Amino acid sequence: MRVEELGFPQPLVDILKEEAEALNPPQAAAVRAGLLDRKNLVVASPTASGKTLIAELAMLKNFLRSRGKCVYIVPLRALASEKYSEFTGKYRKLGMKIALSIGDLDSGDTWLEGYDTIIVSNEKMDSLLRHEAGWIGSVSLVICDEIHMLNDVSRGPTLEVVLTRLRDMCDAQFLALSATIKNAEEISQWLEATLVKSSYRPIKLHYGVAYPDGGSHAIEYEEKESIVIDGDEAESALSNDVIRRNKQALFFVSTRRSAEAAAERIGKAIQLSGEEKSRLKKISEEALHALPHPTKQCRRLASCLARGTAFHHAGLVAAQRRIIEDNFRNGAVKILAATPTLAFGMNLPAWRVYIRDVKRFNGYGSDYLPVLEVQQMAGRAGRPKYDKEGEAVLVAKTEHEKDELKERYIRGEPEPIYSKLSVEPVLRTHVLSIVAGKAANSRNELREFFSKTFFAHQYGDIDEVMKKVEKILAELESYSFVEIGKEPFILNDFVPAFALDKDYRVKATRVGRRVSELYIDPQSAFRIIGSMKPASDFQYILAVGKCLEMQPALRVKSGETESIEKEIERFGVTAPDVWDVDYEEFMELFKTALMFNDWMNENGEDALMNRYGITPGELHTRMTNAEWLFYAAKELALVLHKRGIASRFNRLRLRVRHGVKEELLRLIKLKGVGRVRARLLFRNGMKSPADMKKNPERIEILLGKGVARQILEELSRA
DNA sequence: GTAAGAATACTTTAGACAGCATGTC
DNA sequence: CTAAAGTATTCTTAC
Repeated sequence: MRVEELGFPQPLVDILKEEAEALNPPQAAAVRAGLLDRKNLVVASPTASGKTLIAELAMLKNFLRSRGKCVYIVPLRALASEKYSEFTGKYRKLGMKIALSIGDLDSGDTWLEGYDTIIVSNEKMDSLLRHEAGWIGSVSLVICDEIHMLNDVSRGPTLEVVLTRLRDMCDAQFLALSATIKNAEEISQWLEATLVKSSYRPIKLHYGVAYPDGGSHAIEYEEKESIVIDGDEAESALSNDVIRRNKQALFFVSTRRSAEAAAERIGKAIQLSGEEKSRLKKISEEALHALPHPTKQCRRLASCLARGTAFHHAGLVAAQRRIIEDNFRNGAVKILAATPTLAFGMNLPAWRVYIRDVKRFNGYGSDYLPVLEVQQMAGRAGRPKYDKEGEAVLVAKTEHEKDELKERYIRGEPEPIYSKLSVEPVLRTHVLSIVAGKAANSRNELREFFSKTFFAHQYGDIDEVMKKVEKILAELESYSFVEIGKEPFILNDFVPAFALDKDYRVKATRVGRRVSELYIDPQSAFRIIGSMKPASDFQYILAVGKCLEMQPALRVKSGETESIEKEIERFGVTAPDVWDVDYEEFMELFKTALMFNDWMNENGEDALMNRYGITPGELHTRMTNAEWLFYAAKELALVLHKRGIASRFNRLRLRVRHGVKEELLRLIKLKGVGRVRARLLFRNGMKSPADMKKNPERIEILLGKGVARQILEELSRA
């Protein structure tokens, strides 16, 4: 099917033709199934098979047809940003207004009303629903990317609730995109959609298994001739094979430590030309200075980069990741050892993908990874603009393992998707949000709501869920987040067959509604409210650190026990009885609080890394989380008319955000002043903006001309 | 006596979503 | 509780 046949206006046809003249098979199948005629569709096809274009076609048609509104739901912020810049680049010139609404960007109020396409993360869409954004009812197209996320224990239920609510609220076309899964039919039935299934990939993917073969190694492919690679050590043989072909490879392993170690070993085993090495030297320098003070991790990364390898995992900060990603894309980095981050997030393809670890620790032993996950990794093979084919090679340690891997992952089918809605901690949040957002006003309406979920569709009955819902309602009532009517009443004339004999009104309290909007777990909110009495900063930090959103706490390593115990004594704190934690868990919570405390007393990344064994990347996520919870704590205090406590939470929030002592808070407010400059100013006698105004020359000496001018300008405006 | 290398013991374990943009001692 | 890789420490061996 050619692009011209779609019936789009010429300017749009021209834009589309820049990518392809004709639609590929799954794309054409989607169009034939009614993609452009407002039909609900579930498209299940492999990674990199052109699903995004299917979404774009629906989006464009929806826009052209009386300027309909579209929400595009994706599971990762990185993906959302990627789509946003891609779509604005292509379609803004058509007059389509595209918005990006994800956690750290906006408050999601009414300003989205004027936009045609709104790109959101799963959770942000949930949040928008909780805030009852007025424009939601007018959405005429809902696109849900990676709908197999329904299977995820922690984030699947959110997606399920979001889709259920959207289906209730708007008269929209639903388009769901999925990886190839076993029971895609079930999802399409739930959404009353047509299923379009395909195994098409524009770039051929060759599956293979590498295994030791005498003194050398062999790769046995499914559909082509095996090859033999010299070298008796697997890692270096496999890497050198890629280097010799002048290609790049991804090397998937299961832990951060393994990724770093593998990158280091491979770096020592590969040979590069002098030209390439001098190019890498610059990159290595850049990585070393990604942070104000190079940490151990920075040095390790830099030394890998100098040899043409790198590691990639969530313990890196954004700046380091960017350097690695950019230089892998441009070919400078040859082998990239990664944890599963790269399987889901960024699109960073390579000619060959090695998958070394197919098992993951689960608390007491290790399990095989789901087929779907291994296929996501494999799907990274093949670079669209450079390669005609890609290779995904599972690495076996023995010949026996080779057969096992083949059986399980190459010939095996991906697992079916199951609703995880009945998992309790997540259900708690959603019950509150459904009640607070008035998606249900009574017990019967709650039941009615849950009977429309994927869970209900899949299991047929929802008694199991409703039992938990009842328990949760009682819990929420005990927190005073909801009120349950004492008298039965009749809400409306229509009483569904499954209704209880007597119905009872369920309503969120003012605090309950705020908890739902703040997007924190009700138990966390209750805990925070309980902590709102005179206490030390450290005790507040400890209380926030106990919240679900902050878990897991830092681990107390074997050699640390004693020093932590000493600190506990020094601080003279104990766990409140209501926490119900054993001493070991308390030590972990305490250690975490201690780390926050150090950060808020101006210890740098490198110091924290040494003292607590935490990587800069992880530190950053933890600090962002803490800031969010302190904000929520402040807001809850305000709702409860506790102004003094609110202001203390607010100061803690600012301190955790900037990593400063209280005395710097007035300085940190200025644009261009961070923890370092604020401390420098303070040390030199400038303790407030007023002090600074009096002494402009001094600021210039301390911070340099450019920065000083900018700051002084801001001061004079104030 | 010592240094390289092997055997053994001990340690550790993936990822990433959400709020709001503010106010004084 | 059903594991495995990486790292630190101790032991062995060859000179």
